[in-house]
Amino acid sequence: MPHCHTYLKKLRDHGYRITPQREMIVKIIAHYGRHMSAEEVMEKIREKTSSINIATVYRTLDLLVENGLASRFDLGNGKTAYATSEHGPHVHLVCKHCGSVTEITESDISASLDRIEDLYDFDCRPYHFSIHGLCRDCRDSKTD
Amino acid sequence: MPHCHTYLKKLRDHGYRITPQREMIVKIIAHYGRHMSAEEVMEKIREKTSSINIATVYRTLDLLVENGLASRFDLGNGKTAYATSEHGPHVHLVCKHCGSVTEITESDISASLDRIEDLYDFDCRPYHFSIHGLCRDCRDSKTD
DNA sequence: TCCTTTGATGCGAATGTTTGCAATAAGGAA
DNA sequence: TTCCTTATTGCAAACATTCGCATCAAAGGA
Repeated sequence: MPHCHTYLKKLRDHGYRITPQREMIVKIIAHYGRHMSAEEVMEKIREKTSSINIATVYRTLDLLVENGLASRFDLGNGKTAYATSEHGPHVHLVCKHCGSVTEITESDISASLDRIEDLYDFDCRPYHFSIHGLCRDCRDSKTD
Repeated sequence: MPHCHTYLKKLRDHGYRITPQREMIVKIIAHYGRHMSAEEVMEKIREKTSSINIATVYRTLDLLVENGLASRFDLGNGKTAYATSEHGPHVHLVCKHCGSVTEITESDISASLDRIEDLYDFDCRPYHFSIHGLCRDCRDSKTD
């Protein structure tokens, strides 16, 4: 399902240059399937070549996010994950206790987002954000 | 409206010790009215005394958040803000372009949160999260 | 009051991420 | 193809935040 060339074409169409580094980064996250940290992306690339720098990885991932081609979300504890946005915008439920991540489906939140867009004139699509809380298991095992 | 003593009492009731540092931090953010960064909290305290360390500020703010007495939210660009949760949980709309922050009211999102709690058995209250997007002004002035 | 326990602090180092800047190279023009 | 412009890269430093650990002090008991 990955569409590396579609992503690269979109970048080119937006006037960005296609560099070997950008190609590698796009290929890695498009094929990986799950969300990845910038560090993980760099390690995957380092398995093949050393001509990649962590700053470039961060800059490219940010570029993809800004152009709607990937989503970024906060895993808590100062860590950030990225994934291509093949399946459209989404919301992650991040458990504060065990760190588990559950993705919710669009329809569960879209009514509220429609409302926000109407009331506040704020454009929040494509959206990708995290709600931090407690999953069932951690809530049940808590004793305070 | 600040309730420093209420906050401090709650911490004590939870078994935490009340130190001069914690008292100062609670007093500052309770009186400040708006959200603040950890660095800002420390500067305010440093105006009076030097016996405060940034790690302590972070730890105390985290403690308040974990106990539902304050909320933390991501301003984008790797910065985090804190505020006492006098007015209950809330959601911030953060403009990716100009950085403006708008707080939305509970009712605009609560139906969706109810739904999430039912469907995913995930406890997301008291909630405090940010939705990043574009405010009207920045959307209008964008030319891409 | 003084003592004891153990949670909190300060420090410095580590981590994750961003930024400034000089060097490099992508893509268009000639 | 070669050249030129300027976006992109790599590097190192800066920044925001977290962590480990030795020291300190809050709170309760004697």
